[in-house]
Amino acid sequence: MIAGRIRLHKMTPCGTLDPGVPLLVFRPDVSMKALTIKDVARQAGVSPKTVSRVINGEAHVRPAVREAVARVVAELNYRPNTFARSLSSTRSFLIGLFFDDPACSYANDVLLGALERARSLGRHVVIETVSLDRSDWQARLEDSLVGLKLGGAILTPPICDCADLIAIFERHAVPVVRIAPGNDVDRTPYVSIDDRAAARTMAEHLIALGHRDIAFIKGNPTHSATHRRWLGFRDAMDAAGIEPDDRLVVQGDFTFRSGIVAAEALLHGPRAPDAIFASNDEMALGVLVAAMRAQIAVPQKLSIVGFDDAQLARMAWPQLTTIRQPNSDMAAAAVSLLADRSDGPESARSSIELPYELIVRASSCGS
Amino acid sequence: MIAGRIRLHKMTPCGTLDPGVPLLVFRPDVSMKALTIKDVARQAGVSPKTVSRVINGEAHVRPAVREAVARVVAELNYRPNTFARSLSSTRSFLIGLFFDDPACSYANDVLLGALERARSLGRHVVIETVSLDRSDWQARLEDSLVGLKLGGAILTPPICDCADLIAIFERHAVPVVRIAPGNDVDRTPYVSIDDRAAARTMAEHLIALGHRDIAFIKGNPTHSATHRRWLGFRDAMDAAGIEPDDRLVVQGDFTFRSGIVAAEALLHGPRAPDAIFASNDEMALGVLVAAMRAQIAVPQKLSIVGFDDAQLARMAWPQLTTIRQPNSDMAAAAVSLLADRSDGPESARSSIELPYELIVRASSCGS
DNA sequence: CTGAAAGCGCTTACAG
DNA sequence: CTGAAAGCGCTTACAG
Repeated sequence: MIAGRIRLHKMTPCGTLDPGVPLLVFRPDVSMKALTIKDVARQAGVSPKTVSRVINGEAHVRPAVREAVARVVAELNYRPNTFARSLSSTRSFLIGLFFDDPACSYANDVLLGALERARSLGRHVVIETVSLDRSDWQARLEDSLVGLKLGGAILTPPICDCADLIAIFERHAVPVVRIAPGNDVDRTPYVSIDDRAAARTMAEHLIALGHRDIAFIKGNPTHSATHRRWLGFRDAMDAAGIEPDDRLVVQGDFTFRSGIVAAEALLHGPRAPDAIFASNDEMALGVLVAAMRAQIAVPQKLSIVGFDDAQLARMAWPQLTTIRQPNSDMAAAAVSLLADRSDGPESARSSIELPYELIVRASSCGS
Repeated sequence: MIAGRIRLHKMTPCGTLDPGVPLLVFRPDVSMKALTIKDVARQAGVSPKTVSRVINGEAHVRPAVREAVARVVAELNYRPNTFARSLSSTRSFLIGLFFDDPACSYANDVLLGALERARSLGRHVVIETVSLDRSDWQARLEDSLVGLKLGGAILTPPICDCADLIAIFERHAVPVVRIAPGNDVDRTPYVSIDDRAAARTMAEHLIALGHRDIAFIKGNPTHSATHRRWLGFRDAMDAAGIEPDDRLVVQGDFTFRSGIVAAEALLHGPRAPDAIFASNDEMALGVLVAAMRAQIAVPQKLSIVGFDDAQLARMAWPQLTTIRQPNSDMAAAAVSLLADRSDGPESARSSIELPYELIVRASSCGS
């Protein structure tokens, strides 16, 4: 008897099994048995190897044959067995999505974009966590790389800027695409937005509203975007001829709590701002809460703006003015870059920069 | 030359490749080559089959042999090749996590819990979306089941209550565990909390604070939890002898927007509530925003409570009183149930009910 | 309790 | 441009 195949036994009414007859085990339908490359080959009148070539988009197949095979594949709705492919080749069809913190809402957006694109390209996504603050992170990473034979890896901030981490992927010959990297930009393809220009755009929005006492809350310093956003803010302030004032710049870490703490420092500080630009939405929400506690009318007495256009931004009151960063699209683009690299030989596109957008909502107004 | 192995060519300095020498292709280190079951077998002095038995926890291996093999496995840090296992057996080590909407924050919590537990049990999680409102959902589902050979599936609300969907898994002989199902509870193992008791607890909290004009915002009717929470609310009200008042009950759909709409209907309605119990946190946040717009002091003039203890609940001001539902733990438990089923023969535990918790924060107070 | 043989469904490395 | 053979690393189905 062959494993996983169908066994047909004489069915007997419930409870009256003949002693010698094996129990009827419920198995999937015959119709459910997956087709193999051989079925397609037979049907198309070619060898399995030729079917393989067509499936993998390899060259050296006559157009007529290619078409014929493709037609049979479509008719039969044949789907190659991923496990067999992965076993026999050096690479799997898995794409690793590497996070420092997979629990943040940013990670969720990235994941969804990656999943959808991966599905449409016949890839699968596996989520991996890398905790650079653990002493054994390298060993753990190598373990999972050996087992997974990843066809590609997507590195997200902040771990995308760890040179030692990238080196591990290079050693394992796993193609890498980074999202929003801050250094070694020539080392791997990447997907990004122009954080600096975006932050400048936001600051210009505040300046255009008439604000001059604009405070800035920096993000987590381990994220390179933190620095770029700060530079963009400075660009706009410098261009407007507004003097830098250290009393209006506070260090945050991208968390809600740090937004509250930073805002309280600013609101009770030596110089009261008329606008606060937080480096991300979560901190901006913290600022909003701090302002409410302090009974400061937003936006009438204080404009508050963020960065990201997280879901949160619309669930605040007033809703947050922010920069829309297309996280899902960026992740999808990263998957496409990886797929291109393995699909066509050298069809590799290089890096991609996606557009950002200033979203003006109710949390900012003229002063 | 063997596929995926190392090729060593004479290295030449950059840019001076001898014409006849093949390009040096960068390949993984020898040290990186994954160990196979044969390596372990040789080292332990047994057959590969015996190693396989030990790895899979099968019976019929002498304790001494089992230990010896286990020791070698540990020493060598051997990890079986998932693809090979999946190819040769009927089942893979993949667990499918099925969502109606993988983008919601609930899905994120569930995913994280499942991922972590899966990783510790040597499983992998694949996320799948089922859109019951698409006419081809069944075909799409079958396609992915055929390709994946899932070792198990976790069904989340609301699709966990679709009998046709469960039937498809049964036909494919894929073990299913449901999270918070509302019907056919004997059909599959499941993980749940006692939504009804939890909602009752919350309503009792409001009643204990002295509230009597308590409004209730129902959730999305396609989720069975919606009904259970409503029943729990009624239980508490009935027990307290508070008359039901249709004017204080509004239909929502679990979204932030529906919370705003419902709250506006209540606040401008025929009978003003002194407390609003929203069936989830996202709606409660909508209620909070509506109250701010209407200049109603929360919680002094109006207590607002939710359900879920989503991240949002702590980012509101005032922070939301809510019911903590351990979504990640529930997902982790579901993974364990599936793993148990395939590990030991018949070691299958049955369903699990996890505890909920009333979290009192600043959005509710005595009236 | 243990092992030798065959096979899972593909791809690789050749040969023509 | 196309195909026959061997192999990927496991598990299944036997046999002892």
